[in-house]
Amino acid sequence: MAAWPIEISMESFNEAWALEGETFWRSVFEMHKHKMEIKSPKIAIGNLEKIFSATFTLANTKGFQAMSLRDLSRETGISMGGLYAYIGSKNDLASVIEGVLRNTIEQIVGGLSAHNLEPLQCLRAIVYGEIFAIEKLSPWYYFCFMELKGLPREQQQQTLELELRFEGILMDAILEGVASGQFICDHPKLLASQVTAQLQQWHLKQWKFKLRDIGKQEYAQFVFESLLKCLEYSGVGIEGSNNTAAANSELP
Amino acid sequence: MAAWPIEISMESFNEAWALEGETFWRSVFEMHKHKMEIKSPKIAIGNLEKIFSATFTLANTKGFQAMSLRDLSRETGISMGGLYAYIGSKNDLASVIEGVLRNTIEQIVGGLSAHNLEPLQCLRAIVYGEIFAIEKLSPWYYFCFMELKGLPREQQQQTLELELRFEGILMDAILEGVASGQFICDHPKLLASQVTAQLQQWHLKQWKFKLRDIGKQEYAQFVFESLLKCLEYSGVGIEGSNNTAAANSELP
DNA sequence: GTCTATATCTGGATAGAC
DNA sequence: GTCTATCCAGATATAGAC
Repeated sequence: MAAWPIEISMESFNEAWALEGETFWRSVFEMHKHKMEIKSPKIAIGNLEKIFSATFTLANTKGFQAMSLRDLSRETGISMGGLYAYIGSKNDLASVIEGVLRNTIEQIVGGLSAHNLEPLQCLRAIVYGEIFAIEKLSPWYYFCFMELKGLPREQQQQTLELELRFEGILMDAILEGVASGQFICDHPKLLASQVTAQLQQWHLKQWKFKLRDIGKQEYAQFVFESLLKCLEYSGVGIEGSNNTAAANSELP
Repeated sequence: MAAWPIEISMESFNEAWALEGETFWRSVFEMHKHKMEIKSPKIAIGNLEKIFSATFTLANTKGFQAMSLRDLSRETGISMGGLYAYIGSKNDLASVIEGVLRNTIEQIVGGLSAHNLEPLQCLRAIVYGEIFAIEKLSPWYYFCFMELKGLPREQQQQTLELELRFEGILMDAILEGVASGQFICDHPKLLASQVTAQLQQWHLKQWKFKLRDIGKQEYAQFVFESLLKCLEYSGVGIEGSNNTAAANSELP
């Protein structure tokens, strides 16, 4: 995984961060190989993907606690005993999943601050970037949201802190825009949490968006434009020429 | 439970719907007394409250599946055997909770349509009313949101349908306002789902709002004003004299 | 590395005394 | 109506063969 691309669009994001395929699963393997008995990457990576994917299928439909390791064994085609070569325990499996996701998010979010983008571009990058990341890692996000209660206190805490940090970045961009006169906003904290809520919907309410045939592109655009309306952004500001349409122009 | 008050404010809402105290728990008892062995209301109501409340405490911190009936027995002070005089089975308990909540919401939501309010007043009623209801029934909402996966398919379906119906009401009010020229809105469906998301946050993210010391009044107002901004509502429309400030004036 | 077989335990549910 | 004692299915986890 590298860093945020300079030109931010879903395509360039796709190239910059490997959130699927061989590359991604290899990095997952690297992240917690110290916890498993299997040392050969060649064998481990394939089985890891099987185990994680099956866990998502099962846990995201019936719940992690309700899912038994027998279910998981059946779904993956790996025997009960075999599973324990990859995971320390059932609870450990959930912990690892949370760890990998948080680690990944932290890299992405951390990379954002480095860029020192203009407020408007920064907000756009966050919204589109997060929708993109959630889209790719949807089962991971959903799993962690729903199973957070079952994880160790420390991980619960860290998840909350990450969410606060994320909103902090949003808030800073908003405040900077307010300071420079581009935006008007009475409740930056609440507006930031509104955006977080909308982004989280993208994995929490997949059923709804599928039912209504709403794509990620359309949704991200809505969230961003809705945010601009709440910021009473009219397209005039320090950059003068920018307006909503222009801000989206380079996206498909 | 009666109906929506004519003058809609949190206080009048409070009087119109009994969502707490003796009256509320009596109605809960009425709703599923046919499923329990205990016939005397006098004894049953108190124990029901104990059982439900304890379930929320336990399930909302460790998860319903992770909570054992032995935990519940300890927390309520009722023996294992005793519990089974009140609930048919562990799963039944979750089902009953969902049933009671949905029933209650349906009464409240159903009462809304009856009023034939002006779009602006209708939206305001929905936002403030829902925040109020969620505030009072917070553990119920949270429980049903998090444990939905574990419930019978039929109940899952009905929950989704209720959410769609709720958003339908929001959408209709928005569209009516657009038709009459008060509002401008390109994506009524998405805007309605934005409002739903914000309302659900009120129980999903209690930790955040407590941490930031944000009260329900302040939050409801933010959601409503944010909605108006997205509707590009300027206070001029069929009623002429209305503006945002006026629309909120009668609330504390 | 992977499997089968098994030890051990937890938790839902019930029977029957009081 | 409520409790104690008990049954038993099903779950996690491990030992040891291949």
